[in-house]
Amino acid sequence: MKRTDLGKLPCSIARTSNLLGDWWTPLILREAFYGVRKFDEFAGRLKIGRNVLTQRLNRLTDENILVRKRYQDKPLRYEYRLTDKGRALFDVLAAMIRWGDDWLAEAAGPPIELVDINTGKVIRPIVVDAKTLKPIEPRNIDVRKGPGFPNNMKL
Amino acid sequence: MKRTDLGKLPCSIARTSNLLGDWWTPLILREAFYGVRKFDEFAGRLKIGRNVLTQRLNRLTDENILVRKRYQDKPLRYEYRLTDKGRALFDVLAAMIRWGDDWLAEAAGPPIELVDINTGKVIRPIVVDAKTLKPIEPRNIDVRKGPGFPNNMKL
DNA sequence: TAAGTGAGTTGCGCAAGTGAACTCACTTTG
DNA sequence: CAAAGTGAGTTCACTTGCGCAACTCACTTA
Repeated sequence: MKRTDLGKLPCSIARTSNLLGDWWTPLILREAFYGVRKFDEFAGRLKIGRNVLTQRLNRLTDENILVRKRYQDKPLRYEYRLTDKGRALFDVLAAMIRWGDDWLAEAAGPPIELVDINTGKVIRPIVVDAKTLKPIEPRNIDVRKGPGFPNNMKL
Repeated sequence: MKRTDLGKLPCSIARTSNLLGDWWTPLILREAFYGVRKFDEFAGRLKIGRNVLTQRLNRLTDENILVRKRYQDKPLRYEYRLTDKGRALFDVLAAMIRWGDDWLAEAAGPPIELVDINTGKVIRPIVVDAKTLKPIEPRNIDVRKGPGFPNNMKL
């Protein structure tokens, strides 16, 4: 069915949702962060339709989230690697992990833990203000038009 | 069309994506954070199909993200308010805002700014480790099974 | 009685997702 | 050299979601 193009709205939530706002894309990105690179690896681990996977990988490549790289010549074979833009999406996945751990995990605890390779310690993501390093209380927040807001539009 | 139920996977990204992973839900939540409560307010601001809006609001209510509250008796009228569980989703939206600002905003800058009501200062979200308060570098991260991971499943 | 209001519901046409089978271009095996 | 195997898609039938507009319901207002 048709889908409204959210990418054009002057809102970063809409623009990001235009990209991530579907069932599979966050999970494809999760697999990419896990180190998965090849088409059949994605397909096998995700139990996703191959046509859907193809469509999503193409979309992520077009948006420069993943880059399609040849890793073998005979026969020609490609793999999908995260770009810097793609790697930065880890923060969104981390926020999803944190919220899911807090609100959807069963009594046993989180299903998965993030671990720092160097220190061996469990990492718990938290969203804070970059300046004060304090959690952001939505009740204390207002929104206003930023420099990139079109002059002829309403909030 | 049919959709794979991601809510059952032992992964917080999948569980959270099961809820947020569609076109409209993040935007509905955005409006809720903006203070929108009534059905027609959501509908008017979002240009969303009324059937889709109904379905999403019901889903969010079922999941205790929003609570449907009577605010008038004659005639009977309801509004949708964020719960604590719903308010906590602000962190995911904040991470989306930050990523969108960094990677999708045009040269003019972010379309929207978050502002602290009390100090009047612009807030820039960032995702850090709760203990070290340092940004999380995905290259330094590994994943392992957490306490809530089922014994009979693979990562 | 007619019009207005908020909150949905219905119906239609189109398009996306699921699951399985298929195709392509190659390599490997006997 | 034919058959089988492999990675990476493509195709297809079926099911169901979405955009859009019109409609319904329960009430109030003039």
